[in-house]
Amino acid sequence: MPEGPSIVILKELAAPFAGKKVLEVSGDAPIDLERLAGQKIIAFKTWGKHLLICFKQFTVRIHLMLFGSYSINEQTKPRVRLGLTFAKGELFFYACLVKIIDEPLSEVYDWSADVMNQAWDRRKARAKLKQEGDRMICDVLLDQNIFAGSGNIIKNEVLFRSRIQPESLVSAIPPKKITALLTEVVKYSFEFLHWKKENTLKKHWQAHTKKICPRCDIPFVKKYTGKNKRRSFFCTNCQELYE
DNA sequence: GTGAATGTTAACAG
DNA sequence: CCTGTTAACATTCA
Repeated sequence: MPEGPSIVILKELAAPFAGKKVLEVSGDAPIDLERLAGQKIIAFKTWGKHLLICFKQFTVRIHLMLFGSYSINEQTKPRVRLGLTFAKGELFFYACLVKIIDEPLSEVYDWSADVMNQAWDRRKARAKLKQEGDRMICDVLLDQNIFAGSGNIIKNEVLFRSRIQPESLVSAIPPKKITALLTEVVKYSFEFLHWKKENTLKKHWQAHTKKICPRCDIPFVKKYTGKNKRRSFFCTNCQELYE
């Protein structure tokens, strides 16, 4: 469950533990677990697909990757990567990457690159796109330095909604289309958040995993596109190829 | 049972 | 040294 909006949901579910002290730590994460014991959680934050558990002197970064999961108050998987026990309640993470960040977060993260963050800066994103003109838009939409939080679902939905063929060269896309794309990335990310909470995310997919274009009824193309060769679903009729 | 998938990084080859 | 490919991780679902 790991695109940006899903991590925002995780942050919201974990929020009741903010301000609480970690009484016990468990799990097989390759970090010094004892550092967390007895420490109070200051806040939960997210940057893109990262969940950040903030303590006074350091931060624990959780990345769910493809298969990671979590549970609250009950252990649902046999192998715990990181488990935090509080006076009331527990927080479990499974099959994820865990890392301790000792630097201040402001040195590590550019909040303006996070599509879900209030500090998201579309002008900066546009400037970065200018630097990446020779790349395909399908690759750039997965670049966490430009669109932190965007993943393959968001990529496919945003490209369909802004009617751009995934293999389009960034430099060849007209500025107005770029504007539409930047708007749609944020818009769809928050719709993703809303629909995910409602459990209707899949129902609202217009392109991702789809076989037929809902706009013109012809078959979608399924193709592994770009340098990263992630699957793209697109309509050759509705989505223009710029090159 | 098989293979692919909402992801990323480290190791390796050339 | 730089670039591109492959493996690894580990879970769920079609």
